[in-house]
Amino acid sequence: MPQRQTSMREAILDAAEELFSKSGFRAVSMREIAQASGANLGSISYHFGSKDGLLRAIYDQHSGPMNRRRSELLNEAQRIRDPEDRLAAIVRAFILPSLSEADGSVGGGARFARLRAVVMAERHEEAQKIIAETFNPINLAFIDALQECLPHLPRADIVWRTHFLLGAVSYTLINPWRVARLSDGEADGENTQEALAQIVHAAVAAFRAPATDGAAA
Amino acid sequence: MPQRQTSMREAILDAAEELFSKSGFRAVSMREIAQASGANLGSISYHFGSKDGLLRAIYDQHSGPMNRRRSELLNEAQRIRDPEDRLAAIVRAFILPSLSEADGSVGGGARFARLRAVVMAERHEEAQKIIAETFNPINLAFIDALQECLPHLPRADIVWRTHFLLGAVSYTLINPWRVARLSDGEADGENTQEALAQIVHAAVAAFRAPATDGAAA
DNA sequence: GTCTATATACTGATAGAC
DNA sequence: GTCTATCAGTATATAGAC
Repeated sequence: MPQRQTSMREAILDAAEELFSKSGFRAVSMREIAQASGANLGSISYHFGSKDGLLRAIYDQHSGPMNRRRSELLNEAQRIRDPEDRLAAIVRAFILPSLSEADGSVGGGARFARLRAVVMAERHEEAQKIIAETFNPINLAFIDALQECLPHLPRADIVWRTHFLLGAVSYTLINPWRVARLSDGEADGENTQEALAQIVHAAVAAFRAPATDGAAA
Repeated sequence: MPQRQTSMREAILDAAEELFSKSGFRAVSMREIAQASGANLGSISYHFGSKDGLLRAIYDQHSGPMNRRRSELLNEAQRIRDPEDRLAAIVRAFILPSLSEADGSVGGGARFARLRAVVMAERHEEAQKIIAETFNPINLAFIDALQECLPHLPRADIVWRTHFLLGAVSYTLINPWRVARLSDGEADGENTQEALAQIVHAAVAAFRAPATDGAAA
């Protein structure tokens, strides 16, 4: 449930996140953000200094809670004894906060995840730095947890499959309509529950595959 | 081996593709393209009419040969009798032209695939239309071929897993350095052979998984 | 903190000489 | 087909009134 905006600053943050997640960073002008939030153009500079500063503020607002959430879910998952069940729980914990529509923050985790995916693809330097700093540590924690479930696998294979998992999530957030288009509407890319079930199932199967033999390709 | 440019028009196409694939569509100005290609700013408008026209010309140049290549590889793969081997060959045929560094055209298929991935993420309307028109038919042919290997799977599951496969390829093309970063250099995202082996292996395992049960998520 | 007005730079596109 | 010059539009950022 989105909470009421108490200040102009929050209204700007909310509008900017909405617009950036839809169209990317470069394509959205500060004028559009001003109009959507009801703020004045000058106010944005006053509160955030620059457009980059606004982007940084959006990350600051979300990355703490989101990574805390992922840590909690990872800890819960790691308590599961059975390695098969644990693997699925870890995968689920890894991506749930990115797909969940409501995670306590305004607009839900999916919007921020979509923003990250879109902005990452733009190769905006500032954004790449922020993302790497913020998400690498927690990603490495997940890789360690996966390695514990799959001790026979080379770490490189686990990294590759984790990378593919991130790619699948990112692609689904950026192009949800593609699933519907390729399936004639039978599958629905906008349906978070369906996406989560499909992606966890596919990823677990991929992780369970034996080590990749380079010559086999 | 890149072939020599015989005309200014080709030089512009080549420079534009290089820049778009690196930084996306919106971030690259026509002036940058002019400078990189040695052409005059006015010449770009003369040859391609507009910036959108230039993007369209890049697609026109590549999509024909690339889809022909994918059709050939798909046909070859479909001749394999054993369903297990055939599945791997189809997956390989699906993504090889996008990852291959040299496919006969200037700069290789990987550069054009990276361009598609980056531009797609920008949600440029013109580009989305072109991509859907050009790649949906061949993608549906691959899905049909996969369904033949996996007759027990609901088509929706095959579409979802194909979607994830496209996401993994796209993500790897956009962020190859992420693999090296997460693995401390042990895995190399820029190594096409390694990426191909890893992604085919993981995708085949995902396709072979039983049907996804919605309740299991 | 919020507003107007504006400085400065860059964008895609075009007209017209050569 | 290539050039220069330029138009009209938009961008971010800022200075200063209130």
